[in-house]
Amino acid sequence: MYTQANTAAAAKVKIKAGFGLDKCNKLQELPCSTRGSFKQNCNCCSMHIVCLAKSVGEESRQVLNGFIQHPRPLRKGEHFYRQNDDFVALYVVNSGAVKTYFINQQGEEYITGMYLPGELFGVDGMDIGRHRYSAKALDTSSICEFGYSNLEQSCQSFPDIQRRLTEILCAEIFQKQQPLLSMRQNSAEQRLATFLTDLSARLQSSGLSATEFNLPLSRRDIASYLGLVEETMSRTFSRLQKRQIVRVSSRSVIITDLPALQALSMNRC
Amino acid sequence: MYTQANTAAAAKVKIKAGFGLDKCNKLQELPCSTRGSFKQNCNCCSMHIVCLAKSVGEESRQVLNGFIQHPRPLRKGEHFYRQNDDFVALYVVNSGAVKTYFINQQGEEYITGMYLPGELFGVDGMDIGRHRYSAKALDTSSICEFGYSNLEQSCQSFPDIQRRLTEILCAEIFQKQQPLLSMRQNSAEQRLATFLTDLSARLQSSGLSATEFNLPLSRRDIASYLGLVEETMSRTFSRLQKRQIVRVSSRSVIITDLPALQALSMNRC
DNA sequence: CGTCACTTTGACCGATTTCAAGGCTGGTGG
DNA sequence: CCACCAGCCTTGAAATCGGTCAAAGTGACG
Repeated sequence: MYTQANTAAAAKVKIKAGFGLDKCNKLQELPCSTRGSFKQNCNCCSMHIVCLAKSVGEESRQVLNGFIQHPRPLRKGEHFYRQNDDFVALYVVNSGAVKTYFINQQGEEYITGMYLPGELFGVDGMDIGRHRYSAKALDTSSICEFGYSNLEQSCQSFPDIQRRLTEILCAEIFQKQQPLLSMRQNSAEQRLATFLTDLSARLQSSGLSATEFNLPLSRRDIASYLGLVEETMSRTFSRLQKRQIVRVSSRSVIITDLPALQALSMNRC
Repeated sequence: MYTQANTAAAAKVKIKAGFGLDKCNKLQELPCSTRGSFKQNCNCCSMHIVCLAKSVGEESRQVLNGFIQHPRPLRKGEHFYRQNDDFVALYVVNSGAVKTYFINQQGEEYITGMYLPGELFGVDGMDIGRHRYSAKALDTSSICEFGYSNLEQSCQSFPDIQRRLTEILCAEIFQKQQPLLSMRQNSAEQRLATFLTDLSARLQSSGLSATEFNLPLSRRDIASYLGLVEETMSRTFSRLQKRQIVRVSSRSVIITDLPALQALSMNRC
C-alpha cells in the first residue's frame, strides 16, 4: 500500500515519530468495497464523483461502463505508456499516483504532471495521435482505461459525455498548469507552498486527508516540477519545518499550519 | 495600423533606421480583399487555414459561417472581456494582437497568453462558465466571435467541428504552455530566444514575416510572460543585439541570425 | 553488513533582482 | 511650435536567491 514503506522507518524516528502515517493517503469509508478489485464499474466506484463519469446522466454512465477497461495494477516504476507510443485511450487514476514526464535530446527529464486518484491523464497526444510524454506509476497504481475510439463515438451520441470531456480538458489547462504558470516569478518558498496547498486540496477532494499525507514525488521530482534543484527543495522544506508550518520526514508530510502555508502561496486567480 | 506609430519615430533614429518597418506585421497577398471589412465569412478569409474553421468540411464551414459574429474592432487597451465576465463565446484573432492576463489579490498582473492572427482565445472559463482572465487588445484588433451555444450545437451535428475544437484545446495545453513549462530552469537568454523563435514561427504561419516584426508586448509584459523583470529583459535584448543576433528598436525587431537564435532556445521536446 | 538511492547541509559563486537614475517617445495643452 | 509630462526603455551598482560542488547522513534491501 501507499504508506507501507514508511511506517517501519517512522517508528525509529524519535521526535518525528507518531505522525499517524498509517492514516495517510487511505480512502475514507468507501460506499462499497470495490477497491482492490480489478473488475469495477462506475456505479460502484467511489471515484465517479471526480472522474470522467462525473455529472453525466445514468444512461451515459452505463455507456462508459460498457467499454471501460481495467488493466492490471502497475507497480512503482512501471509505465502506462511511453513517449511516442500511439494514443489509444484516456486514463483515470483509481489508486496510487502517476507522473508524466518527458526526456529531451540532452537527456534531461522534465516532470509535466502528477495525477492523483480520480484524476484523468493521457491527454498529451490526443491531438497528434502519439503521446508526447511518458506516464509512470509512482506507487502501485490501478487505473480505469477509456478507449478513445469508443469514447469519441459515445461523445457523439451523448452530449453530456462530450461536455464532461471538454470540461476535463479545460481543467487540465487551468487547474494544473496555471498554478505553475503564475509560479514563474515566485520564490522557492512560494512555489513549494503552492505545490503543497494544491496537493492538499486535491487529496481532500478525493476524500483523503488534507493535512497528513505522503508525497507522491521525490525531492528531485518536486524540484523538477517546480523548476528548482533538489538541494534547494530540501533546504526549503527544512525552512518551512523550522517555522513550524509543516513537519516532514522523508516522504511523509503533516501540515501543521495550513493558513500560513496558504498565505505563503497566494496565487489563486 | 500596426506599425503606424513607429515609422515616424524610426525615421529619426540614425543607425537603427531603415528597418523596413512598413513591411512589418502586414499580411502578404490576401486571396481577396476582405481585410478591414467587418463583414467577413470564412470562405473568403485568409485565416481559415489556421483558425477554428481549419480542416473542417465544406458543410461545416457553412454552419460556422452562419453564426459567426464580427464585433467592431477594438482599439489598443480596450477589453474583449474581463475577469469574471460570463463565458459566452470563443474568439479568433483576425488582425492585431490580444493578450490575456489576470490580476491577483495583491494587485499583481500575470500575463497568461498572447494571441496572434488566426489564433483562438477565450477558452479560459469554458468549463466554469466565467472567464478567469481578462482579454485586452494590444493594438487595434478585429476578431471573429463564435457563440458557444451555437458552437456546442454544431459540434453535435458535425463531428469534424468537434474534433477541430478538441484539437485546439489540446494545442492550448501543449503548444502554448509547454514551451514555458520547459523554460523554467533556463536562463533569461534562453527564455527570450525561445519566446522570439516561437513568435517568429507563429507569425510566419499566418503569412507574416518571420524575421521582421513588431513586438505585440511591452518589455514589462514579455518579462512577466517569461518570469523575469523588466530590467533583465532589457539587458537581455541589448546583449542579443550586441552579438548581432537581433536588431531591436523599441517595439520593432529584426532577427538577423535566426539559426543562432534557434540554437539558443533549443527546448523542444 | 555493505551498497545504493535519496536526502540533508555547508560553502561558494553567479545570474537575476532590486534600487536608483536618466533617456527616449508620444501626447497634451499652452 | 514648444514645453512638459507620463509611460516605456535602458543602464549601473549593490544585494540576494538559487545553483553548483562537495561531503556526509539515512533508510531500504539484498
